[in-house]
Amino acid sequence: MTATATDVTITTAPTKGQQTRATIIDVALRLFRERGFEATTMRAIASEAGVSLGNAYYYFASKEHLIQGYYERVGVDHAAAVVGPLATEPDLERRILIMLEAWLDVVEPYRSFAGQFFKHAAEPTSPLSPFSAASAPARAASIALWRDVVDGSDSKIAKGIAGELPELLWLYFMGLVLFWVHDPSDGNARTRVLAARTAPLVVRAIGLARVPVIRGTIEDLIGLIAELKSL
Amino acid sequence: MTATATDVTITTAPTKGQQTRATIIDVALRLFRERGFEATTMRAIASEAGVSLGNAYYYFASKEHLIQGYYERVGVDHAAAVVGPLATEPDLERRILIMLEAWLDVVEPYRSFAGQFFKHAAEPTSPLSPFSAASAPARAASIALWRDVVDGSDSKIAKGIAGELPELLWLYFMGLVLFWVHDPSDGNARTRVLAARTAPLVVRAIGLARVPVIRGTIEDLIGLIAELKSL
DNA sequence: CGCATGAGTTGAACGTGTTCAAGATTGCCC
DNA sequence: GGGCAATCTTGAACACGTTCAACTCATGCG
Repeated sequence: MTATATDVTITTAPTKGQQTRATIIDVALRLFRERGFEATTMRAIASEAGVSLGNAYYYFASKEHLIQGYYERVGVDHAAAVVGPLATEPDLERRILIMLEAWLDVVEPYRSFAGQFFKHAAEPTSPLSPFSAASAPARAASIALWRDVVDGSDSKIAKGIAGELPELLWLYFMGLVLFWVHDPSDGNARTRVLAARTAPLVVRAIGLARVPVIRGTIEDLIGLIAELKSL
Repeated sequence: MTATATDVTITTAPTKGQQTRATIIDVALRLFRERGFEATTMRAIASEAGVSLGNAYYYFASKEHLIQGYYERVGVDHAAAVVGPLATEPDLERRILIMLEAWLDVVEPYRSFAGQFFKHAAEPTSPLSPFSAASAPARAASIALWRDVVDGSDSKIAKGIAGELPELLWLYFMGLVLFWVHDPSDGNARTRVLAARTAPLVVRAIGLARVPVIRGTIEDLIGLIAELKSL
């Protein structure tokens, strides 16, 4: 099998190892969705992937590390789902809602097992924590998305908070994720209500940042966050 | 096979079983502190407590359930540490700080392993979650403490939020706990800074609840929380 | 071709949390 | 005291995540 002129291979041809790795992660994500995270054993993954148990550990240091594949997939899908709608929407509140609802849509198929592995992400020392060094690239990508939400809107942002706003919105987003994980309602109804109702409040709070009294409080908050980071 | 794990009989003399249960939990909490949660095996706990492995499972359905003993102890110690100082302090901001700092003091010896078992508390389906039904008594006790903080202060609270304020303060407290778990600084320095700096902001926000514009936003938030609860 | 190097692969073995059928002990009523 | 049921206790066994020494295979070099 030689490469023809029409082949478009951006990267080098996948080695045997890379194929094995891809097979393992595909099987793992499928089984996680079908049976849940805890109920899926490493032996089952290896068996369905047609490799030995030890071989799975050659590619993934632990069962948790298989979740990184899920992160990457969700991050890519979320960015892709959001780029079109954001391009034509100038209203800040609706831009925020686009971000949140697109994420909920992307994440829906995995909802049943997300709660099961969330415990691993919640552990401070885990590389799966959204605040960990290992998550820095994914976190930066998400914050960049939020920066785009702010920059592409027609709202006037008070100078004092413009720099930190994307990161604050990402924190707000993390809060929504935290709520989502605990939300047992059908189709994430409660989380969607929370998003729909808090988005205008967030926009109103951003506007209030120009009122002197409140502006002082908000700048205190931002200063506090900066101080905590440096400690 | 009757589950006696949640029995709390203070009045009657301790039976043999209750003594065994107390021994197991004492040993467990000591080993958790000395070695950490993950590094402490059920076999080690049983061995040090002088019982068989199966016997430990007769009293505690799982390793996680041993953490309930930690919850109870922290809750009792916190309430005890706070009753004296609160009795003579009318200022709301200082009353809040008394609550937060007393908790950090109580919790300090267990800090090294708190991060290790936090993952279990973060799991939505876990009885160790602060929002779970199993945690309802401890949660109610903590909220009652916060109600006392409000009622015993000389601040005037806007009628619209007076009823919900203790619960909102408890949520604020949970946020601080979340931060604390991720705080690697010596002596929880960062968390203490967060407490000292946010307490006045909280008090100021409570005061702002009387200003019409803001009052509307805050009442929207409270209404949202009520709506989410009913969904 | 011979062979050395490293990537890929294997399955047995370890320690863990948890379960369970069986045995031992206790408390109580006659 | 004698029986009996509830309570308490035991240790072997199970399935799991993880480790590891040994093995196979592909690739490049002389």
